[in-house]
Amino acid sequence: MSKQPDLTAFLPLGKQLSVLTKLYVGVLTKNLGYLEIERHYSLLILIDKSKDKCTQQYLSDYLKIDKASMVRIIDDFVRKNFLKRTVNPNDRREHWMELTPKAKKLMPGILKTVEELNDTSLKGLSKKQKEYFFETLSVISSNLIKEPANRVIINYKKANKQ
Amino acid sequence: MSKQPDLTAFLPLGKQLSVLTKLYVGVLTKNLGYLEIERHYSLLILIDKSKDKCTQQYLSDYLKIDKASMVRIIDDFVRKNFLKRTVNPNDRREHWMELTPKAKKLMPGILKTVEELNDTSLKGLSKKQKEYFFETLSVISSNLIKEPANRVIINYKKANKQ
DNA sequence: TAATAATAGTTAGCACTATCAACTATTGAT
DNA sequence: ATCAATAGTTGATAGTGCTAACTATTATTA
Repeated sequence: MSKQPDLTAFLPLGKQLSVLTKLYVGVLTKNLGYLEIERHYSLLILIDKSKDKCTQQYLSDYLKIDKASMVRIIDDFVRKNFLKRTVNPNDRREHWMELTPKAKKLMPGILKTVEELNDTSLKGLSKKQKEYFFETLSVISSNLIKEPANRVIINYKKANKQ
Repeated sequence: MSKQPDLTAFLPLGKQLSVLTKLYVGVLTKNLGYLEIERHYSLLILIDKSKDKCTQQYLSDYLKIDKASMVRIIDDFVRKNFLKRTVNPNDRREHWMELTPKAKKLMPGILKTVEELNDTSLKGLSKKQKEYFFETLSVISSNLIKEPANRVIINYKKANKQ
């Protein structure tokens, strides 16, 4: 098959983004392969970096994960001793999430790996270009949020073999 | 929950990209909701825009979809009368994909919708910023390809309800 | 030429996921 | 006091992409 002309202009932007995501996730899970968990690192990071206590609802909204899935993810993290649930005494419907000492000890490594991989991803770009890039992501997001849409199921998972 | 500081710097870039992808796919499937197919539009576009005949292997490589999945996707498209398989007479292992007249008739609409949504996504950005953006995507891709990685399963699906 | 390897495509089976819908518990509103 | 809203939980399920083993065909090489 001979070389193709650039089809970027014709293909859905979402396709490009999904291929990139796949690439990134592949590298990240490799770099954090020593952990017992192989996904949802952003959940830990969000909890770690939040000023206030995080409820499950808040985490669901922020990370765009539906609340039923969130329950199961957190169950898993609690079972593996990364998270602890506490009932908010002022509103007993809410559960606060907290990192366990075990997770806290691992966070610097996780944050470092993520930061480094973000840097690696953007290597070779000028400061201006990096700024533009994040700005652009945010613009795309606000552009798309205005449009009518279907809900979408999305699922990234480390493959078992190879 | 009070407003959070910007966590962009700490979260994995892949998380941002996946949220954006989800948004985009949601809008695209909505806009193309009149079709019998609700995914893999890029497959049709790639076949349509290719100079040469596309084999399944080529399509798998280009779109980063494994060949077993590709068989099923194409089976579905053939059943719905969007694609036709032909055996390459010079190498009977290869199957060529071709759009059916029905699909050909639909392509202008699909291409237009994709182009418009790409434009909508980037609305408000300067020409320079758009250029930078695609350049950046490509840089990220080549940066990440060099890194050791796990294989990743990815899965986008239009949700049934709402 | 015969044997072996490599390539394209196919199929069965399966593990796994995120979702949906229905549910409990708690709090807010009227 | 009643009804509605919110946070979280659970069981069941549809549907996905993968793995591994397979056929058919072509290329290699001895």
